[in-house]
Amino acid sequence: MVTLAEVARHAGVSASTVSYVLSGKRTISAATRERVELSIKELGYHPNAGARALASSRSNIIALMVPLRTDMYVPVMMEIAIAVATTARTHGYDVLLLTGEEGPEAVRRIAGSALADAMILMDVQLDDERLPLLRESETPAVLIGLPADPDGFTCVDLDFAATGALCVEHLAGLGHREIAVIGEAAAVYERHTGFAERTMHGVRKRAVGLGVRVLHRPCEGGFAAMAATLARIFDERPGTTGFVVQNESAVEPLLNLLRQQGRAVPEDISVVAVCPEQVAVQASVRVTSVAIPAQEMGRRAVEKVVAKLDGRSVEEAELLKPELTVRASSGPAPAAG
Amino acid sequence: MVTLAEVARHAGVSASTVSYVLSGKRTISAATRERVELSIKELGYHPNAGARALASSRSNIIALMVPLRTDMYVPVMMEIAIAVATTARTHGYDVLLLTGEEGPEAVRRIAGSALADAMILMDVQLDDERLPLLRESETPAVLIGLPADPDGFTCVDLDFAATGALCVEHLAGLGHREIAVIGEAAAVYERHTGFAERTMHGVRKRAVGLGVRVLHRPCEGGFAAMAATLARIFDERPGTTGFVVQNESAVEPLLNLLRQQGRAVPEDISVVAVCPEQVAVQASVRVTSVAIPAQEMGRRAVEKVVAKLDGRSVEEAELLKPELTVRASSGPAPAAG
DNA sequence: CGGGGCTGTCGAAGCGCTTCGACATTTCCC
DNA sequence: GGGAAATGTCGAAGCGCTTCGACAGCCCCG
Repeated sequence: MVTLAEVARHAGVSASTVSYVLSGKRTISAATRERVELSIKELGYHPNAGARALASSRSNIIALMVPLRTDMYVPVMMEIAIAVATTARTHGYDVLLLTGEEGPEAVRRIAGSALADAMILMDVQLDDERLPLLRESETPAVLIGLPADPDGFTCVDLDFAATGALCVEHLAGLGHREIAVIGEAAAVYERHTGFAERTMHGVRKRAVGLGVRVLHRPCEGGFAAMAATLARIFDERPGTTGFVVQNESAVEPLLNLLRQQGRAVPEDISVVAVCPEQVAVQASVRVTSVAIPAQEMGRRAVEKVVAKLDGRSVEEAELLKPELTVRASSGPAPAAG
Repeated sequence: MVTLAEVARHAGVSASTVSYVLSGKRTISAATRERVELSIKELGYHPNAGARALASSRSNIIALMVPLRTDMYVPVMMEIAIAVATTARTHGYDVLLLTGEEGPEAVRRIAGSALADAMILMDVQLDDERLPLLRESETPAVLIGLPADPDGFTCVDLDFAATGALCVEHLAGLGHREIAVIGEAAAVYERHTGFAERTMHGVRKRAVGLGVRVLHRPCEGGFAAMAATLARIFDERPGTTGFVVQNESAVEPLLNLLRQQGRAVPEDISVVAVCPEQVAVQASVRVTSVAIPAQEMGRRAVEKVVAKLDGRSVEEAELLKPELTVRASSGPAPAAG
């Protein structure tokens, strides 16, 4: 393994000079810099990460805690994770992947061991167990998701309340008066996942304002679960003409079932989904949807965390504005009767 | 930040004693050990990762290189990544997430900086660019996937050749004589991804043995792409009664389209998929499938890498045996005519 | 032309840990 | 009961880097 000392000897300078060339924290003459850089290249030198972390108390690592659960939004999570890793690299950071497995203790372990300079938490619950630990640690952090009490935390998320409202508005504008919301799996609500609840708040509030009736049903993904849920919905509210789907693995089953039941989309039934673009576009009917900007969320989270590490100040919460794209699955409500 | 020295002082022993309590590399009397452990607990001590890495030249980090591409198997990748992270923790390792973004250079960077003790590469191509770099570095590595020349590398993968053969056998056994294989996106074949090609080898070889005709068509995911592909298949081979699908985002569209065309599954057409269990079970018809054991692959990869780091010897390649689960999408071929 | 301020470089200290050899002490066995 | 072999603990060196203060040489200006 090549060390800084060897580079220094090879270039005929002192170790500290090499270090300053690398970090740029002091001015170095062009001639010296070039000589050192050449030596670095020739010897194939890479700074030892451990030594660097020890000396500078900076590991250049950002920890990313992903949820262990797979009952939800897996592709979205993956997309965020990839965006985080990629963006982090452009700022000179690597990403440590932590799963929920370890529990909230992971926060303490990472902060205590100085393994990472900062953390990004995904899938933040409204009353997330990790947050108290995060509060007492000094490690900078950014949450993807919005907890019940975001005070003092920096958060990035899609504005799900606005998203819910937007979906209702769209359907109401088309004349729909009875709307069903097909939500995430029941477990997601039970553990008070912020985005699911906030979406419903947005839906309900706007529905009241617009005089629309709303029925909300959680739904596991998949065809069978969707079939059962759908039957119950039409049983309870036969006049339902609009659907909002917030569960990407329910989108295609829903379209499929409606077709099988002889209900035409969008002539008889309109469907709006909250899901990644890809899902909306690849479905059997191109679905009107509010996109989940996974990449954007990952990118913004990293940028905020890097800003904090650079000592720049950072706004507390950033809620990305939802955008609804009209496609082929929504249209005017059928004439009553 | 609590240091080892403070723990030592608190417990009334020397620093080295605390270190030995932590590592267990020398015998420590029960009394002393308890005293030290108590101090550790009381002070909330966590060893500094950088210092430890520097002194021991072990970072206790495993680097995981995931593909950047999203044209393929994303949920499978996620599942593997999570399994890797979770399994790694049980062995005392953390996982560093690297994306393909950085290119093969990442291998050199990680090896050179001693950031990680070992690497796991996912999505290995037949002639993967990273492999030459890996060969010349001393960093232990495990590949998930099988390159063209696996000599000297430790690999874990599903036995895709056997998988292809198994699918053909199943269909042939049911009397199907004309089979179409719906593959991954064309780009996947163009870059010579091992698993895709090996599946086709297995399919073709067994098909010859069993006197079955095979037509292979790559297919992007999604409904529209599948519709086009399907039309071309029936155009070219109207007698096709069996389908093998190796693209999880084509499974549901295929079932859907067949239904729309009035072809009953499994009465007229049998479908066998190579996909995660969840996809097979959640589809509109429960699909006969060979599962992709993502978790198992991630777990085995970590176990191999840890074995190497422990100096234990490790077999070069482990190919997991495919298992075909019969569900509702495959049945006897319709009588000829 | 001499003092003050830059610039560019160096040496040394130290980050927190592991690990090696040394040294007491205890235990064992003949 | 005495020497050899364990057993348990300590001190010190050093891992490879960053960073601080020092300092030599330079230029500039009065």
